[in-house]
Amino acid sequence: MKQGRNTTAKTEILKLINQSDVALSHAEIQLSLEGLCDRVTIYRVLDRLTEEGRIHRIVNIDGGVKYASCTGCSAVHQHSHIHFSCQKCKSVTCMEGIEPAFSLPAAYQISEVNFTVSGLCPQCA
Amino acid sequence: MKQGRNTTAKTEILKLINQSDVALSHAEIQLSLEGLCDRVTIYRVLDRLTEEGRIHRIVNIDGGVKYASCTGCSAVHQHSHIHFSCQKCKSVTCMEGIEPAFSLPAAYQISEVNFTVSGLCPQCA
DNA sequence: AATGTAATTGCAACAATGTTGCACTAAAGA
DNA sequence: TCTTTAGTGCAACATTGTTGCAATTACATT
Repeated sequence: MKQGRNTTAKTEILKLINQSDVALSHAEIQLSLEGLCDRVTIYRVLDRLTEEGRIHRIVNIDGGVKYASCTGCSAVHQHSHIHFSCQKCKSVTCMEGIEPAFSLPAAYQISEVNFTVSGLCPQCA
Repeated sequence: MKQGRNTTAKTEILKLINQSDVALSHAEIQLSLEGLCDRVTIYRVLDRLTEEGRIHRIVNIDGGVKYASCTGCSAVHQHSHIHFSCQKCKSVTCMEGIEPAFSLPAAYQISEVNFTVSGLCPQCA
């Protein structure tokens, strides 16, 4: 969990993600940055931020990838909360605190989970 | 839930998926078919089979898409069961019968869920 | 403040995955 | 058998993500 260098791209991308209340896709970030840096750099910064535990990667129900800030995982870095994906406005929201209960046969070794629920968000319902 | 025409491609692809005990990707299916039909046709057949409720689409934790047969959803077509994704052998397995318990605020309208757990499967652990 | 070095970036090129339009083919009901 | 139209192949394109390499830049150290 080491901290890399603080570059303009990294700072701006992190700011965007932290200020957003929904998860952002690479494409959305690229639009917001208005050519501040290369497409490839955004991919690399997102990877780095994820590795550093500053943001987390969400695979949406449609296969699209989004990124959201890591609120409240300063201590334990866990993202077993539910992500809600709105079919209408396409927003993806972290449902902090809502963690589904489940159990698998002991033979399975769990290291990561991804729970996505899709439907209509309060705004669109 | 109408039934489209029964073509060679459709029959073969459905057979492949039904005979497999793990979920298959487009690429894997294409390999197995050995040029029986076009790449594009496979995409279209998979879409159709999914619409007809014969197979279900799984978005893996890494964003990859796989398809698995619909065992036991003849009556109610539901796929809220957990999918286990092995990080070593890359297999994706439907954990039929294991459904996580969760609850969201009433304002959210749920229409679909995708629960993926990744780690090591019994064979790789 | 100047400097060294390793992390970071831009560019170009590539790979994988998925979509669309259109002419042609073939499944299945009449 | 004929007719209709769902399904297919091909070509072309779009999106998303990756890699190699030379140029740049953050930042620890002088």
